[in-house]
Amino acid sequence: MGAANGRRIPEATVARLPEYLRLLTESLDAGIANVSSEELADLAGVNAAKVRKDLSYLGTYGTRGVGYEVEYLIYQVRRELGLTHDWPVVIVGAGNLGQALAGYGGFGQRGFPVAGIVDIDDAKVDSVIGGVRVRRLDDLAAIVRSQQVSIGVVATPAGAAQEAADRLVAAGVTSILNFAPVVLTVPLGINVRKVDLAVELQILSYYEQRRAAAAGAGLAAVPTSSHRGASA
Amino acid sequence: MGAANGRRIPEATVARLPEYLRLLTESLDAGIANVSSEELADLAGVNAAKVRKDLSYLGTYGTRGVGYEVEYLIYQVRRELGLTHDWPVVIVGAGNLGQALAGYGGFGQRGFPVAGIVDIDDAKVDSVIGGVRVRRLDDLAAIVRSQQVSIGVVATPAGAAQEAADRLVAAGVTSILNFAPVVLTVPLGINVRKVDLAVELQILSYYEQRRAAAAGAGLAAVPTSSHRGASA
DNA sequence: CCCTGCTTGTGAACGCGCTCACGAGCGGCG
DNA sequence: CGCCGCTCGTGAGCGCGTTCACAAGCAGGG
Repeated sequence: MGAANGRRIPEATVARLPEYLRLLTESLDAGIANVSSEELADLAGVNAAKVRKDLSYLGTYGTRGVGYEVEYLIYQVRRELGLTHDWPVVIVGAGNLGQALAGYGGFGQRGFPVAGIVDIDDAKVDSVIGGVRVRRLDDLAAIVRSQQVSIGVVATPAGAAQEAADRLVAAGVTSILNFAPVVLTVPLGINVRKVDLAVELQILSYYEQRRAAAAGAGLAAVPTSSHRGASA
Repeated sequence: MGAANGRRIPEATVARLPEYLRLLTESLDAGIANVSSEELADLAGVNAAKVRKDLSYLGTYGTRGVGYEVEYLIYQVRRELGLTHDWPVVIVGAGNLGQALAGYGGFGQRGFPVAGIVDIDDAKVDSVIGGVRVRRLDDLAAIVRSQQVSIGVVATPAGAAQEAADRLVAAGVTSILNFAPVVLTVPLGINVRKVDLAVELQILSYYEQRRAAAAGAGLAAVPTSSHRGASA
């Protein structure tokens, strides 16, 4: 057998699995029953060997000479990612971003229903966003307990983010997705991921700046890495 | 002299520079004139040697025995990231996310004013979000040209993302920030960054799942990596 | 039943980024 | 003016992730 189940999977691979899962689901919907690592690699815009190595961490689910059975592979990826059941999430902060997240149906469809959204501002409480009623910040613990929430989303302004995280942790949440531009301090064992939209723009800005500088110096622009994705 | 200016900077470093910049700006606002690499590292939740190596790519701006002058370092980081001038961005898609991005003031404050937002749905056209009027998709090229936009944001549903990207490229945009769960195909030389909110949740789900599995097997939970950030 | 063609799974090599450790050099004090 | 302490800048070593290349092995046809 190859890499047995239960092994630790490299973080880089974990980050790619959701993408594979999405592509596999699309393929299944399109009536495709089998995919080769090369086909999947083309769809994802990566190397075929990387796809095979990534999938080999899950177990030996391919058939030599044929490829992978889409439906079975979907099941295995979902199982490995822990997506065999839903993970309700609670959102702290009903501002622009919090509202957009709550209203964005994609979360629920992908297995992350919004169990609740809370805000410190009483003026926002009781308004309904995407079918979910905004509740008081003090209700956070009750929501987490009653719906067994383990993932919290921080969508507050920067100044309120640390307290939001503290409250989430106190309520029993063990994973946090942080959208505030702040480095959160959390106890060991709590998993935090940060998404900073402005940072992404600043990274793009760097390469734009670089391109402009190169052009100004009369040099050929360095071709930036660009995905070679599916053309469908 | 150390690493000269104009050198290529590793991508991992580029991704951290915006975070340093944010922390430095906060420090300056707090009246701090000098920081050591260790102080900055603590704030950012990383290793001090990493901070020094990262900053050394910009040039030799520290003073041995003293540290870095905050104001001067801010200037240098901003210059390297191309943030000495604003980068207007255009948003395609005025749905939940597009509205939130347009309404979120943080973009403008950080040097990325919203030059325009367009949508294919005429019902949304002419509504005003965050001080910006929604315009027709066909106006995209005019917006890009008149305001010299080089960065586009794709905030459409998955099905419309590729066409949105094609139109952005055709209009002259050279960098794209993609929020749609799709791998975009773009010509060489166009820089694409992708942010998929559901993917972030799925990554958290993996570690939650793993924790649950370990606990179920009677094993001690593996402590997940957690930032040791500033407590302010 | 054997042979051919195709695709997986994986050892090996490579390259990048992170960490360590220390020499270089500045500022301040006596 | 010389010494001391502190912090930067960076070469060296290490570990992880990516890529390459190929043996293993399945399916299908003759």
